[in-house]
Amino acid sequence: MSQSLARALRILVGLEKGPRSLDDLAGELGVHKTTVLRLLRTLEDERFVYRDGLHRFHLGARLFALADSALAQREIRAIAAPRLERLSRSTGQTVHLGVYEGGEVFYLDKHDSGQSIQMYSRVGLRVPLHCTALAKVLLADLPEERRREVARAIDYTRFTENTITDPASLLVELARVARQGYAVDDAEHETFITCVAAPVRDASGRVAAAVSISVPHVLLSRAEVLDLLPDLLTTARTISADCGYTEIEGNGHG
Amino acid sequence: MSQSLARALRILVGLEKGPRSLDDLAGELGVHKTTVLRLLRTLEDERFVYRDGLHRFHLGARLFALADSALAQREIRAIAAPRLERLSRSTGQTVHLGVYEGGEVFYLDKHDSGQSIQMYSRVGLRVPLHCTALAKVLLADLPEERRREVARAIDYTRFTENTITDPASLLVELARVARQGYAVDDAEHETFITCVAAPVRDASGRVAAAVSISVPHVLLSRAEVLDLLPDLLTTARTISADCGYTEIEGNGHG
DNA sequence: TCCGGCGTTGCGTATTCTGCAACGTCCGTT
DNA sequence: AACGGACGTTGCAGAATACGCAACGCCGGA
Repeated sequence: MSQSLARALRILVGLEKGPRSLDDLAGELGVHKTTVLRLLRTLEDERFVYRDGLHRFHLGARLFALADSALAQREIRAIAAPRLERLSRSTGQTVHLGVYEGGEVFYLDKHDSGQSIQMYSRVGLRVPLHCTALAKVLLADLPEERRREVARAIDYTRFTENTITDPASLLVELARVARQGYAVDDAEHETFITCVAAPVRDASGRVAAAVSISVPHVLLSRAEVLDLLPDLLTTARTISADCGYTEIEGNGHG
Repeated sequence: MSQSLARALRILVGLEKGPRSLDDLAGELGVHKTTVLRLLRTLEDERFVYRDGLHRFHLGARLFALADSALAQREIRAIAAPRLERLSRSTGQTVHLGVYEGGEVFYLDKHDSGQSIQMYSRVGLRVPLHCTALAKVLLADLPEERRREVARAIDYTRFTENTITDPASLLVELARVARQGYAVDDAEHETFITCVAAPVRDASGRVAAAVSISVPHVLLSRAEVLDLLPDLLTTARTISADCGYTEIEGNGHG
């Protein structure tokens, strides 16, 4: 809606991949150098970007401060962090914290396994809604109407043989997830990874976040990953309790 | 230079302190609601902000991704991280990594002490140039001319009795820091905190970053903090070596 | 010394942004 | 149940603002 702002934001997003020259950026955006320069200078004034020794633009220091504030404002991250760390250590696997927001699910935190194999994932990264355990758990708690809306709007890209590729199947799966209280991603996104996820509920009883464990097949079989479920569920329940959730009252959302 | 962009950036900076309503933001910026709304919508499209349940605007998920990239692009942070963690553990104190950039010094990393006392500092936060050990180390390595420029431009706010409040004194202090290879902040910023800092050099021999230890008086006396210097200097030298710095060639910058 | 690449500047045009005023909606109140 | 207020939202017309052009200047390589 605001052209110049939209362009500036695209500049920032572009710089995510690495530093750029003025001409590079102008080329990528398809706008005149002059325009890009003016935007960059404004961004520079507020330290959203900086230019190095000579004429390469980088993401600037203000982003650190903003992201830090943003994370600090997500209380649930702080509440969950020690529990997630512990879960990651005890299982030796990668643990994610995810939240749903405005039709999207993204990682709010990540705790690496000690393993040499690293997950390709980053805090802030969006995750597909139709083929991840994290998203299933989060979508499963939406009010029915919204759940349908979201399911209808998804881009059902097929990533693997197991990927769910239509709204009807997804809704069935979500119902099951809601019923059983956890979700599985059985190589639905990456052929070589299994995930399990469980909901974190807040005082209102709604699902406020989800915790997942992601395991490459080379480390554990599907069955072995399912063996991690008790640990996962315990962790998720503990965090829920920390958030003020009480099991007794917390039902009736099915 | 670009009005709408500048306003949008100020919105983001404003949201740093916490979520706001549309009217709040319009009031703070002194602009019409309509204008703010249009900017917010553009920001929302790119997920730089999001609105919660009803009508409060928060910093959005994209910032996480950007900050994460920005940090990842600062190689020195990754290189230094394990050493800093170790230093923090072995001393039991708070350790910071700082860099100089475009006339400013800010924290690139922070490793908390296990202590119950927490430092008020955050990654991305700017630090005063005239009364911190970190800044002294970084400024001390600037080319003489630029050092003078920077010293002239500083706002010499007096924070404590010990604060240096004029360019001449600062330049003398910087010369000493350059000579001795470390800097001390003897309650110059906060009356109850002592800091020591040491330079990290890269392959070019220039100071690329600085490492500091900050200690509240209730934990250690000034003399005891100085006892931490060997540890600090060793850590800084190790990181320098990791950055490709070799002591033999690395001189002639005094 | 010349050439090419790249960042930078001044300027006229018109596109884009702005603020006003009015509307709709959601809440809490009477 | 009707009213009032707070707040977000929309359409619009004027004008400030952002845009792209063209030319300049700087630096590095040939």
